[in-house]
Amino acid sequence: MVKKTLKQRIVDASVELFQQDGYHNVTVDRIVEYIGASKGGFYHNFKSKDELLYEIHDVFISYVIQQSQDAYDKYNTPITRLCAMLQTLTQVFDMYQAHITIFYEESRSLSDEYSEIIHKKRDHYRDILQKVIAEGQETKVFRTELPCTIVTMAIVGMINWTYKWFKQSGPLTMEQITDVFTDMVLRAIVTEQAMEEAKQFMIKG
Amino acid sequence: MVKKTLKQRIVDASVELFQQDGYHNVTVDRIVEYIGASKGGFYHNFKSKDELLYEIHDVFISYVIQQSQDAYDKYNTPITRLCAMLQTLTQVFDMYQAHITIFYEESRSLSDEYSEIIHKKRDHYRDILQKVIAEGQETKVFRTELPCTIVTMAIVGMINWTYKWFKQSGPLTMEQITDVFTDMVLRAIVTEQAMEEAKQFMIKG
DNA sequence: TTTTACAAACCGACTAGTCGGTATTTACTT
DNA sequence: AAGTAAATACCGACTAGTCGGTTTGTAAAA
Repeated sequence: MVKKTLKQRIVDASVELFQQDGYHNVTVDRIVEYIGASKGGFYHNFKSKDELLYEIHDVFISYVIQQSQDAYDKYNTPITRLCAMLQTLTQVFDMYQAHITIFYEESRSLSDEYSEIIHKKRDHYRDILQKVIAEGQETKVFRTELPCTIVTMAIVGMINWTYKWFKQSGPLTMEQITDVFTDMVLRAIVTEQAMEEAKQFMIKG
Repeated sequence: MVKKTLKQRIVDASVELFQQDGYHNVTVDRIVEYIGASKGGFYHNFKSKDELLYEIHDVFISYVIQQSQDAYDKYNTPITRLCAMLQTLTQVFDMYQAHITIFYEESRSLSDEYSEIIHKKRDHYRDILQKVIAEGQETKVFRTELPCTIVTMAIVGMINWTYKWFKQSGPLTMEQITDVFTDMVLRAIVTEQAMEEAKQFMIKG
């Protein structure tokens, strides 16, 4: 049993509260009251409320980037890499739904200094996926009629949007949803000649 | 040249300012100063800042619902209806990007009374699309292996997410993006036997 | 004369951040 | 091991500023 630091307790509580009520509706007073701490303790650990918001953003996006990169490195064909990334991303979105809600709804609340860092990391995440699509197009595994930037954003949108509607208590698990997404994406972008390889990742019908 | 009412000028200015800086970072003082009006004028036209936010939400979502319903009524097959709805929706998202940004990022700021109304309308919008998918599955035009709720949300996510990244000044127009989306969606969900009908809406390659 | 449409000064509740102080842990000396 | 000084972690009352909303005033329209 490791003793949780005050800092970690503040972050955990804030993630929960921010998700529920939004950054601007959660006061520092409420955060510290929620965990039975004080304002002094808060400002001992954070320069400002802004810095706390940044920390939450950074923990999440850094994790996503690392997971994406791992999925990329672990495989060596566009199709397997894409499937692994879809799998990984939806998994992360399942686990970190609260972080994601904050990430996408409160990023505007970040002050400029922090905003720039986060934006760069967000682009980095997208670039990893886009690279996979582009490489697949080069080897004629993915259809070249589709602009790879649009395909990338279509996939990102499809996945990211889950944070708005996915409920862990809902009728389908995230794994089942991932299978559907994977099927749809592969069918949409894989070329005729490569479809055979993709079949194993698709839903049997 | 119609004289714009103060109310309309307030709405227009607020849409612009809210999109840029977010609801909570835009004060009533700033809005009225932006258009050279006064707080008295503001509160003569709106009960509260909340009501203004609601008005912006409602104008937009009501328009989306009407457009979706029109697209549904205008055609009579699942494929043509789906294509028309994709077309319509992306068009709306092109024109109303500022409204959408507010719609999706500030809906939490709505007070409960307004929030409920907006939520119902949002569900209504989704139901129209889901109905098209379900009907297509019943007539074996769309693949029944895919749960229609997930397909619906995948499409909604793909389209909605455009508000985060689409730039009118970017390399592709919204029409071109729509063509790509339509192609991807049709390829993903149309059955073998119905693919022939869908071909005309897809990108030639 | 009454109502409408706005203007401008004003108010009070709320909140991020401060500051002086106290408890607790660490680091060093003997 | 004991003592102690310094650094670290934390507390909570207070403040300065902000912002939604109100009140009072006024000029034109009806």
